[in-house]
Order: sequence, then C-alpha cells, then structure tokens
Amino acid sequence: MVSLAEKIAEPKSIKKGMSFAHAFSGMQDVIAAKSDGILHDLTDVAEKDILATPVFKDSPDGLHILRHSAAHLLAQAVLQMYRNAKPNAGPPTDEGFYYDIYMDPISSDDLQAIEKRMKELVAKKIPIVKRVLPRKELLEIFKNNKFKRERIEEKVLEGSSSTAYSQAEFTDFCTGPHVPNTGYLRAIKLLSVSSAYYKGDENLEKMVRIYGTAFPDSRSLEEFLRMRAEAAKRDHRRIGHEMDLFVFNSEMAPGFPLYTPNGTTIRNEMVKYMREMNQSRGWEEVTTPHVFRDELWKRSGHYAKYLSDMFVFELKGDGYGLKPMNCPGHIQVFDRKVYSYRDLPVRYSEFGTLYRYEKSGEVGGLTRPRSFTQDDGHAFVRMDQIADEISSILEVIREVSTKLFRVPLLSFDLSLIDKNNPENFLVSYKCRSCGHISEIRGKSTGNISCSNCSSGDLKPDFTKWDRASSYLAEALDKAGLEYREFPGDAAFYGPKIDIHVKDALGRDWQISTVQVDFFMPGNFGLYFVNSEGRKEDIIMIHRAVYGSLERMMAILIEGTAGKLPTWLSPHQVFVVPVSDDSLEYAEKVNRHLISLGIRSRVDHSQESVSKKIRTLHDLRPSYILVVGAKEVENNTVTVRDAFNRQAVFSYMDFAEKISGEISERRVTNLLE
RNA sequence: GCCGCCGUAGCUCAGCCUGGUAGAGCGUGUGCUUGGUAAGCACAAGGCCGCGGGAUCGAAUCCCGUCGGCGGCUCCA
Repeated sequence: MVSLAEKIAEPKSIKKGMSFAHAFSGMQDVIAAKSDGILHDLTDVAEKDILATPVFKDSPDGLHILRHSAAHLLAQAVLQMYRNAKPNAGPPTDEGFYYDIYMDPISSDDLQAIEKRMKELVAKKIPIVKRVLPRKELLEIFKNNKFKRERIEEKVLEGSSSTAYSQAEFTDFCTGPHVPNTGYLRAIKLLSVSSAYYKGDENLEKMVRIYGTAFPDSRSLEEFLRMRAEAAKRDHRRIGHEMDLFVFNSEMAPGFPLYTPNGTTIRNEMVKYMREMNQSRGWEEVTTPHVFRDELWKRSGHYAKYLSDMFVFELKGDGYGLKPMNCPGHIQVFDRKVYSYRDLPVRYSEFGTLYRYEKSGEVGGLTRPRSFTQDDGHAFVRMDQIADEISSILEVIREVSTKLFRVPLLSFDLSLIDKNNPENFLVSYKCRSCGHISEIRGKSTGNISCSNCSSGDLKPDFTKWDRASSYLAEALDKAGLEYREFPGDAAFYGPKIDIHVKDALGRDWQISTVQVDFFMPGNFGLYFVNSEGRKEDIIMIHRAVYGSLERMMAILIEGTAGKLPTWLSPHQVFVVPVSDDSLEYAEKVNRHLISLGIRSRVDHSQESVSKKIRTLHDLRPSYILVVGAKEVENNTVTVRDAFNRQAVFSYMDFAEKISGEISERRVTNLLE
C-alpha cells in the first residue's frame, strides 16, 4: 500500500445553508467533507449549523471516494462503447475498484480501449451532479436495467427517496459521495477483466467484472504498479522454479507438488525444527496411514460434510478414502487403551500428508495444492487443562514465528459458530418434547429429528460451543493478544483461533490454527476415568503451527523473494574459484564447511566469475565465496550474500560464524 | 464447479488474425578463452506446435470436444 501524505484536517464550523465547497474553498485537494462520521459531497449544503472536516484526496476516505468515482467513470465509458451493457454494481476495494457489468465477454485489448475512453472523459472534466429522487423515479430511470432495479427495490423503502449521480448522459444509482467532476480522476488504470456471478450466485447471470484502480496522482499510481510488478516477480511458483525447489506435472499429477532435492531440504529443515519444538513440549510423534476405510470418515463426520472433496475409491467391495485430515487417525491411535485422569494430556503430532480434491478452478501452486503436509497435532485433555494447553500452543506459535520472519507481524482471528446457521456445524440439539439431547453431525444428515422420541421439534444447544469459544478468548486475553471475531468461520467441529502473518509486501496469509473440539472425541466414544472412577469426556485440541509445509514455504519464498534465512536455505554456500588455479583451495574450503554440516558446493563451471555469479543468482545461495589468488595466499574468503553485500573473512572465521548463524536459526545474516 | 484468457524446444516466448508443414533468447553439448563479483566467443544437438475429432488439396494456424495452466467468482475441514 502506498503511504498517504498526512494533511491536517481542521474542523470548520459551517452555518446552515452553506455548501461544503464554499466552506473549504481555497483549500487544495479537498474532494469531500465529513461531519459526524458521515461523508458529504462538496456540493451538499449544511442542513443545520455543524462542524465539518475536509476530506483530502489522498486520505483513506478520499481514496475511497476517488475509486468509487473511477468505477462510475468506467461504467460510463463501457456504456458509451457497448450499448447493451447493463451495469450492476461498482464498489471501491482496498486496492482499487471493480464494476460488475452484464455484457458480452471482453478481452484485455478491449480493456485498453475502455481505459482510453475513460481518459478522454477525464479530460472533459464533466461535472458530477447529485440528485435526490423518489423511489418511483429511480425505478423509471433504470427501467431497462433489471440489476439496478432490483438494487433499488432492495435498498430504497417504498415511498422514500435516495440519490442518483449523473455525469453527462450517464446516471448511476448510488449514495456517493463523489468527486466534483471527472477531471479529478487523472491517475487511473484498468487492471484486469474476469467474471463474477450476479449476487455471487452461480445460478444467476454471469457478469463481466472489470478491475481497475485510481490514485490521487500519477506518482502514487506508478508506485502501486511498480509494487504489483514486484509482487508478481516474487510469485513462489516463479521463484520455486528458478531455485529448483519443486515441479508440478500437470499431466501426471495435477495439483500435486513434486519436490526436488532442494525443496525437500527446506521441508526437512522445517520438520526438524518442529520436531525439536514438539519434543521439548511433550508432543509425541505418531504415524498414521494415508488411507482408511470409509467407516472412519463416516464416524468423524467427514463423509457427511466433505465427501465430494475427498479422494475415495472402492476395492473388492470395500470403500476407502485418502485422509483429508489427521485427527480421526490420531483418535484411532489414542483409543487403544483406557486412560486415567493422571495420563492426560496426551499430545500426538504428525507431519501428516493430506489429500483434498480441490475443485479444478481452485488449485494453484503451493498455496492451494491437492496434497499437502500439515505439522498437525492433537492434544487429548481434561476440561481443566484446556486453558493452559491453548496458552502454551500460542506461545510456541509466537516463538516459531521469530525463527521464520524478520518482523513477525502476527494477527489473531477468533472464528466462531454462526448461531443463525448452525446446520453447517456439529451441534447438540435439545428435543422440545422429551428433553433428550441429540448430537447432529453436519447438514447433510437431512431432516433432523430426536433420536429418542423422533420429534422434529429440536432446539440447538450451544453450551459446548460457548464454552470452547470462551476458553479460546480467555487464552488470547491472558496472552495480551488483540483479536477479531468471525462468526460462521469456525471448523465444523469447533471454534478456532486462526493466526495470520503479513509478508514483506503487506499481504495477509493464514498460517497457524488452534481449535477446541468437544464433538469428535464423543463421536468416537473417547473417555478417561476420573478420580472418582467415573467416565468423563475427553476434549481434543487441534493445532498446527506452520499450518502446512507447502503454504508456509510459499509464504517464506514470497516474503523473502527466495532469500531464505540461512538455516532453511538449500544452498547455504557456493564456493566460486576465480580460475582453476584456485580450484584446489575452493575444494578444501568446501570440504571443511561440509564437515561442519553446512550445505556447501563448489561451482565447477568453466565460466567467467561474472557469469558464475549471474547463473548462481537464480538459486539464491545464502553466501557465495569467491576465492582466487589473493584468498589462497591469505587463507581468506571473499563473501557475497544474497543481498549483494560483500566482505572478506578468514575462512576459519567464516566457518565458525556461519555455523553459529545456522545453529541459532537466525533470520539475519553475517553481513548485516 | 462457473466465466474469461492461455497451452509451440529443458525454460521464457514469437509465429496463429490473413492455412503452404517451425523460429529466437536462455539452458545443454563440443571447441576456443583461465576469468576478480549480475551474461567472453563460435559451432552443434534439441520440437507427434497438450490430446482427440472435423471442415480443407493442405492445419501450429480455422471449427468442435477434451485434459491441463493462469486470472477472477464460488468454495477452503
């Protein structure tokens, strides 16, 4: 995101009947006004004596308005060029705006022509005029556009009025506000064209969605475009290819990553570190198969909810499914004996590879593959152990983040059940006629009825959900973490904390998760024996720290542009001899580094030093050691890091320092 | 799954609109060059133009289907 220049927005008192434009006349870059938290057009007139602040075009509000107006401009241009187009809606977004228009598909060439037309309209500085119109009249204006008509019918109450904005022949139903004229929209750019469903419903009309953006000036627009180009260069699919980390064979294994030796090195380092963390915190590792009989998935609730997203097959009359989650498998391991209250918690971890049949339009790269490996863990605990368990998992997550990210910018979401739509979740239902409590798994069970008296009059009982949610919230509070709540985003078996990280380009990625589950242990009949000798329910806590190795690798690659922390780097050192005269010394240095456990290689190519550096650049080695006659004589190495910094070290000194950097898993390197 | 765009050498891409049987750069191999921090020089090898069908004397090129990839939409345990 481009940083916005701060301007001082002093409130001004405005007399009834005065326009905001008049009040802020003489001030530069004001495009709207704000009063009592409500945005107004400059042409609006104060209805009473009020205080109002100017909205500058480079403020967050101003940018929003600018982009909203740019969306209108887009629609105007499209309508001029395509007579049958029917605009639906065109909101501003975080990065720009889009407009959904019902029309024949267009190509990116058409986009250029539309942008050209928009710029012509900008040059004309067409005044943008607001009108307050009764519902009837609005409907009349849009009588040929069913999408606008439906919006008006939904949003404007019978007998009331709303606003329309016009610029020349173009009119849009819109609450505004907007810039005073199209001349304010000089820095605009159309970005892409794709499709969207009307109201997001695949059964309704397909709209052409045109994406664009607008900025207060061309400099910030160019900066934005530069950042976008930079982001594209950091695409993990591109860098993964340059670094030779993984391949996708679209014919033989669509959506399934295949790891090269380099990529496998990264995975192994990630796993090694997590094993250390697990081992020191009482997480035992288990191994479960990739295939189970479908009976397991029926019991766990996966069949009811996710069958169409699973890889399933039949063999000699028996149904099987590849695991989409590890938890039911871990339950099978856990359930081999009877547990006393003293045995708990039991913590199982597994680097479990999961298979999910992601739909064809959704797979892509390592962020959405069809097979991926979770650093999964399930803690089987007593009720009184939940809080501590969650807290300690949150601690691990925070510690691990310091080994992965230079600046770990974590954010925490609390994902809860949507009590208005409980049918998407495992919920207990209380029968209104007999009082029996039934547990219903997922919505695909169809019409639900009481398992005791068969009455269909059931009332959802959220006691377990509420309790689980409060444990998560308390753990977050205790750790002093700020978080946001998202009703409806919970897992089907329980609420969860999702942890996101922001990468170097400001993009947000979900990584870790902590989930409290009161249901699945019950479905599998898990229990422990309490101090009074009675059976008591076991609670499961699901957690993943990296999330998936695949997605974490993608985040690390994109966040660092492939310049990974040395401990994760597949190429920690490349020794480059200047000529064959220094080859022997290069080999000696290399052998010594390898003996210290460092991933080091000698570049044997018969090329110039420049060419060698250029070629190695794609692999992003942490350090390139150039050695020639000078180094041979002085027992030194000339070190060049991935950021092109250079320094001379005695080679024993370098070996010692890089060993320390790697063993401490530092995110900073020796040359900074 | 839906809409749009795309699929040509190991990689990145041109050729396709306006049909006449395939091109570049990088990489690879060989030779020369022994080089001091982001491309030294030359030559050579390398392609069922994703797959299947159709119309045409003739298809990488036009049409249909299919499988993939990308951008979105929807979904994401």
